[in-house]
Amino acid sequence: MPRITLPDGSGRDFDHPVSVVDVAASIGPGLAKAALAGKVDGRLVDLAHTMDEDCELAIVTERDEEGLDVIRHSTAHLLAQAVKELFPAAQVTIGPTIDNGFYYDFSYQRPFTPEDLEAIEKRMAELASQDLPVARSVKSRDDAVAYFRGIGEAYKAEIIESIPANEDLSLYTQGEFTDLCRGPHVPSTGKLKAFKLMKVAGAYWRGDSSNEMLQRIYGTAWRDKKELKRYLNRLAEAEKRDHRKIGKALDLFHTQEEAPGMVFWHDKGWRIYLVIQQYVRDKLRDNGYQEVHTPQVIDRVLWEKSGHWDKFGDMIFTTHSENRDYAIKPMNCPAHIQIYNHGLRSYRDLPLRLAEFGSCHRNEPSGALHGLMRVRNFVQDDAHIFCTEGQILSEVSDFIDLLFEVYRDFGFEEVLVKLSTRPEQRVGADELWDKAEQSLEDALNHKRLDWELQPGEGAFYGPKIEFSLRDCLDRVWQLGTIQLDFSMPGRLDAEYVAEDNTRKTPVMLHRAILGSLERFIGILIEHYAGAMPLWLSPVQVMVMNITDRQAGYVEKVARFLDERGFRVEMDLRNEKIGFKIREHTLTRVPYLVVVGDREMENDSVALRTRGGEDLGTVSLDELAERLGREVAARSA
RNA sequence: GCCGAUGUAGCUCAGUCGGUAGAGCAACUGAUUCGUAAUCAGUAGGUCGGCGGUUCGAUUCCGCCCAUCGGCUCCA
Repeated sequence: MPRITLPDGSGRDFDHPVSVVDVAASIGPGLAKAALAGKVDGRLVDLAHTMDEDCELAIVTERDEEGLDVIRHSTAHLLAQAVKELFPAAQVTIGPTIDNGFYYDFSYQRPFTPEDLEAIEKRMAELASQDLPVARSVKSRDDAVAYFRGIGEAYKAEIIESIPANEDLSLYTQGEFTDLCRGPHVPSTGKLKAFKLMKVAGAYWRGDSSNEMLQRIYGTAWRDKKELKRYLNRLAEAEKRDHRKIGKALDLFHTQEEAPGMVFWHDKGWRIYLVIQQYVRDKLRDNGYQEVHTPQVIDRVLWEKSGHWDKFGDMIFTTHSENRDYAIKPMNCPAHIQIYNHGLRSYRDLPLRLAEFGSCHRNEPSGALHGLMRVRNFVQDDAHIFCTEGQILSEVSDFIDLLFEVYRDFGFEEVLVKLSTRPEQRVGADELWDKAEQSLEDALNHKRLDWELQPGEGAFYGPKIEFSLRDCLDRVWQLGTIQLDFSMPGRLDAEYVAEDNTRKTPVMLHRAILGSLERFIGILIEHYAGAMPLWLSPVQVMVMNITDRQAGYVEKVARFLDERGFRVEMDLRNEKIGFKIREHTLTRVPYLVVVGDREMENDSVALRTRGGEDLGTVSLDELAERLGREVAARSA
């Protein structure tokens, strides 16, 4: 007879098999009502699950993260049920939970329209209010295949067929609708109280672009209406931070039809760009890198040798002249090897670190382009380190230190680290891959970092560590990377004279901290909602007069700041001071300096921040000192 | 590249069930010289994304193309 141990360590004995909901009821009627699922010995189960042996049980309610996940999963089923009722010809496929919600993929003769979504959502609400019980049943695999074939669900049948024949499968039924699912699910549809369908999109069956395209409906689901509203507000807030919107409003850059995926940087955006570039340039020099610069257009033969032509040929822009084919360079590494090869290298020269703000072009698929985040022309803070195998650990470790230092300077503390290992399509012997992957893993562990493994996600020439940040839209952007490459130096004939006077092939580390500067600036814009920290602001100070009388003094103040290296502008327009303050507040100028007769008389300024804070009257020296301190601290 | 949506003045957007378009802000001109988030008045501004078709007539309907947006695939 089962003894059920609860999370607080207390035990309850039963003289008969009990269900999860029975146990919940034995604890209290409130808990029985709130219960969504159970967790038996760590495994999520339905409320109706019966236990006939001793076990540990936790009652899962909506307060638990798992409870929310169950709600979302069940809402996906509710969506499928509504779709099948309204569009009986639609076939169901899969409907997993995702961050903040769920989606469900359908096969249907035509795309769903926004009007369809409204109707579906309305039907979902009706089904939820009917509080239909959700019942679990079990079938053998073959019976399940036959069942789904019988009701015309070819995709479901195909999914089940890929499951081993000896396994039993669980089915969930609510009303007329039955779906294959591992579960668990909420006991009845009435538990689903706060959801909204967000958008329709195409998605390939089984994620393969050679397969049929399905109709994917995205939805969000929460514990209650209040949470849902909070989420929708967050989305609206995030939309305001969109770097494309802010880039336009603050006159930072633009894009246009004639150059898809390429950026026209305006004065103010380019100032940010240059500040960042100079910052990185100084960092690299301090850390033993040489800065180099290599051609944009290089004979395709070099790319064939490096292996890029084979793998990425269709994404490389080309041009030709006098019967020769050239590639517009899609990356810098083969060019850096040419510099490495120019002269005989000794082991004493290693590690050799070559850095370049190399402008690269890649013909990304049109559908992938996205503002500054995904472009066809970008500049990386790229560098290649040529070293011996023995130097890998220290080089990778030093790089990780540098990377974290840089991210902190830009105001990012949370960094996600991933190790990506050998992909299917690759160059180089497996022994090299073994060694390369081990080296990177050793370095990560040496730095005591939490990291995640991404099998098969490495570059074609070597494994890589990726460093990512999470932005305000909850998207994860990969920025930094360090990639170990035992192959390309050999392919492009790089070598050095070792201590024993033999010729050896160096190891190459590809590395970038910010990745694409374009994308990084896009991330910064969203992270700061356009209000860049002082050290990055294109205009740091705006000096404005109250009336024409102070025009000369404004020029004096501006010159004073300009001579001290601050980016300062003047607003001498014949406008009211409130109007000027409004405009420059909206364009996120960090410091607004107002001068009237009072300030002019005693060589001071009235200081105000873009946040609306009045810092009172300060002298010019105090102002310069304050700005200087803030720039040096790189504070946000 | 694939699926869907969108493309109107510098910007944000309205509009035309087929009869060559309108607002606010910005710009320009004039007045106003003002103390911390919008002073007032006037003027000017558009091959309605591109090309083709239907039509007496197309920004509007149809087709193709381009770009953008949301996803999918991809991302050295």
